[in-house]
Amino acid sequence: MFFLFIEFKKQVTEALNNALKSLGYEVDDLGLEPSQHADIASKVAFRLAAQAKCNPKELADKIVAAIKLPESILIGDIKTVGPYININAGRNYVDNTVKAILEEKENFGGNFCEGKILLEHTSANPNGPLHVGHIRNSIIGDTLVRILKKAGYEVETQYYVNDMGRQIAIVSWALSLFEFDTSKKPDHAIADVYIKANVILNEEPDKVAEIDKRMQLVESGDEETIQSFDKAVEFAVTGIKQTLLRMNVSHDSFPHESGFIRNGAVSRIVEEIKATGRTSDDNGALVVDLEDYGFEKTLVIQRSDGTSLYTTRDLAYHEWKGERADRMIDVLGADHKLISGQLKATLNAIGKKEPEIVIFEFVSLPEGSMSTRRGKFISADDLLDQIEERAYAEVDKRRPEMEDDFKKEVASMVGIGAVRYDIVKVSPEKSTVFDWKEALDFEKQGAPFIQYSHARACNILKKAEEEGKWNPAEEIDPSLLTEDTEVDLIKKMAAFDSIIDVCARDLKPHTIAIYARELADAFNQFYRFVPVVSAEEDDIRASRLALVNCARIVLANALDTLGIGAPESM
RNA sequence: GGUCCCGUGGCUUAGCCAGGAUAUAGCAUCGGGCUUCUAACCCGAGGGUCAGGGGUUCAAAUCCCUUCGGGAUCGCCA
Repeated sequence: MFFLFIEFKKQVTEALNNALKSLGYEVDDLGLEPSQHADIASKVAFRLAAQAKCNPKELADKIVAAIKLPESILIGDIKTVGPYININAGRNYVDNTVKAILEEKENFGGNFCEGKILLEHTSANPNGPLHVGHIRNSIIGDTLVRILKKAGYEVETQYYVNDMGRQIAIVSWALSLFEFDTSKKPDHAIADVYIKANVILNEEPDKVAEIDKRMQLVESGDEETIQSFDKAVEFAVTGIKQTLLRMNVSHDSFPHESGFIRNGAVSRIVEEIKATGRTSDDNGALVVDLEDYGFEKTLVIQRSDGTSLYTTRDLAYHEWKGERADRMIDVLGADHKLISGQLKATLNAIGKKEPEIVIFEFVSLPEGSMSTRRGKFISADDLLDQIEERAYAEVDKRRPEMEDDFKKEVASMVGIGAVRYDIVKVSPEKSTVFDWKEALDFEKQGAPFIQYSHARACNILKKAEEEGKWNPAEEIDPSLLTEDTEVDLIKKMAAFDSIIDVCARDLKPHTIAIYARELADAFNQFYRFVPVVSAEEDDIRASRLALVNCARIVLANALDTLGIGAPESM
């Protein structure tokens, strides 16, 4: 196993630390970071200037003079520019990268972590189809899953199905009032009746008692009510799963909230919380005092009518998850900030493992926030239909001679890739406003750009193979790859491991999106300036073909990590 | 009113947690490039008081305080 950039950085750290030690200095932070001026740069001279009682520039020179490089190392040259110490990777690094990619193929750049992670994402209420806000959760979550798996973790994904909340009670009630349109996709048909029911509840508030009654019945185990809830949930979840699958998102399991009531886990955890002495009675409701965790207000864990709340069931769910994995990660919308903090505090108070929470900010519409209840939303299906239609027209325009199946397949990859990329490339803490024009515009450097680069690499290899110029099994000499664009491309590919590492550590999936674009950019530069198939000398052509193959592998890896299809032709 | 997140060229956006070298890309605009491995591409140009103000520091887009603007949230919804 090779970890190119990570290993390079390790060697730089060692060399610098040894030099500093020999000069009698000690520092805990070398200020190392990738830089536009070098493969890695150190700002350590700034940090030590005061201690060393000399100016940073002189100190940098002194440090570099004291560096002793062992042989067969990845470091090429070390130079100072003013107070900066710039370190470039050497030929070994470049050559080893090419060899490592050819050897490891789709496993390149991963498997340096271990342990089991249980990651929960999407978990939208089954009262309608996923909308363009929900899929931000799905795409961030699924990309994180792919990153963590790539990093080496065993990851189990769950969609937590709310099958007993107030919304579901309303859906089950709605199904008894209105006809269910079986000609529609089931999640959309559920939304139809749910919206109608909400109109009635708004106009006739006394009907709310019927909803309350259903909730009490379902919690007390009334078979008929349970079945009506299950039916409603089943319809919605079936449709939601189809949408997720269409976006290359899948879950390992769909645990239901009701399971934690029925197996007694909710009552057990309520007793555990009571045992901490933090609970009290507040007008008949059971509340928990979390003031010492920084929460001014108490947390309600049981209604005055004795029924449980989302929070209570969620506590039981997390207790169960905690027993099955080393780490838990929840991807949640910004509306869950407060409640997830309270959840963590409560789990901590009863000595249970806490989840790591990834929060993303809301997607709204130009006219305001989305609401399934009010029918104000743009469904993911609608977005995907429209973007695939656009993508089809685009493929048809560019490749009119191809079969319809080809056009459909490419349109699907390009359309879904564009949606996933546009969503994942923005950091989760930015709130966004959905814009049709922008969402359907893939004439920009997004997923299609990266996919196109991959298809280009495939095409070069195909052409060379057809002309009998390429033999993948042939030994090649990476040291012949000396053009600037070749070295840049190789160094960019070498960074893949550290990008996965950083993404997995920070749980920030947008970093890999940006990396993939830069990688495609580096490949396009190489493509533009360096001939491959038409290279004159056999050994150079062979090395370049191997490089194209490397680029194909790493581009496909990066796209796969983003959950985006990698077409061989488009 | 309290708390949290965001505010970077006309638009979208990276960098902010771990402060340092001319602030990153894309879209749009303008100019150039297909008889050459797919031009869903490449090259070049213009465009920025990093929301405003104060502070810390040798050094602030980055840290602290404050104002403004946008979003979220403030118990028996989820």
